[in-house]
Amino acid sequence: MANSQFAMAVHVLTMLADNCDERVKSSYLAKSVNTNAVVIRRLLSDLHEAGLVVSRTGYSGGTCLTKDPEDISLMEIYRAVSHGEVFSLHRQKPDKDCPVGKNIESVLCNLQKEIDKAIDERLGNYTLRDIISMVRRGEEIFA
Amino acid sequence: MANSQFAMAVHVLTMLADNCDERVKSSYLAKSVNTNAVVIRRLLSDLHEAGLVVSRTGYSGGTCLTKDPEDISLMEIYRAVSHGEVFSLHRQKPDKDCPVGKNIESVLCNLQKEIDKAIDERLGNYTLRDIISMVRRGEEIFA
DNA sequence: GTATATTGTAACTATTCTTGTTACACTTAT
DNA sequence: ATAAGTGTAACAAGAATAGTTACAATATAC
Repeated sequence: MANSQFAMAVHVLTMLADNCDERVKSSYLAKSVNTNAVVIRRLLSDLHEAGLVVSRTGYSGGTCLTKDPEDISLMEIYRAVSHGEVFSLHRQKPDKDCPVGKNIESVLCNLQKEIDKAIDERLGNYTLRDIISMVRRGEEIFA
Repeated sequence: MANSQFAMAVHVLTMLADNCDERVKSSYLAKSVNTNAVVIRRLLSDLHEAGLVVSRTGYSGGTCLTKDPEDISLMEIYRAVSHGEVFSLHRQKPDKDCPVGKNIESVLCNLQKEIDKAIDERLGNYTLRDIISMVRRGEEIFA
């Protein structure tokens, strides 16, 4: 199943940025993302580990950002929620008796790192503030 | 489950490049990749659609490359086997009554395209010939 | 201090994607 | 005719993601 955590994370963080002055409830976020509140809380748990949000339990609890939207890059968000890489290495180990099989994994592993770096660089060009601008611009266009 | 088709494709194409003068059998490739021959034939089917290989059925059948390894870029290989993108969009459509939910998808979609472009560019820097060199270099080092 | 609203998290189910396997029609050389 | 291949369909197995239910812990309101 395709992993949509990054998409949900950007969505959620944009919502939080739009409500910087209050604590936002998971049920409210869940409604906008169109999923279950527990799914949102799990996501917020990862974002909290990455230091991007802070939550409070209890009556009038909820979540807010820990820093300004212009100080949160998409790379941070991506790293906070992405476990896997762009492509996976072999599921079964290749045959070590084959000259290619013996070395292909380390070559692919280096390639993986190189691509991850390219993604990081590209995502590092944007902040949450940029996303907010784009979302707002979209609103004007389609309103 | 993580998608390892790109890894297998690079592996298989490297093997074919290493045996340019003969038709290689799927069972031989399967042994090196450590999987079932049908899995390999399915993969070869995608690579054939992309114009990278050609196969022959029957007695002494098998597969070979359609062009020189230096003319096959990793980007072509990636495109031949990767259906999905780096990250997925929302599984369920966001709430259109929410200003963020209404526009976030198109913003993320553009971002997706931008990242895909970054990956293409980076993979475009390498050809199958480079992979062969790296695999051979690895052999010398670890032999 | 009791009731209420909220998070945090565990446990289980459902869904979807990838891989592995079996089976068999079709093709080509000997 | 036989043997050795590919191509592909159909199904089973395995693994990852998301959805759901349940409930303990916590914080406010009254």
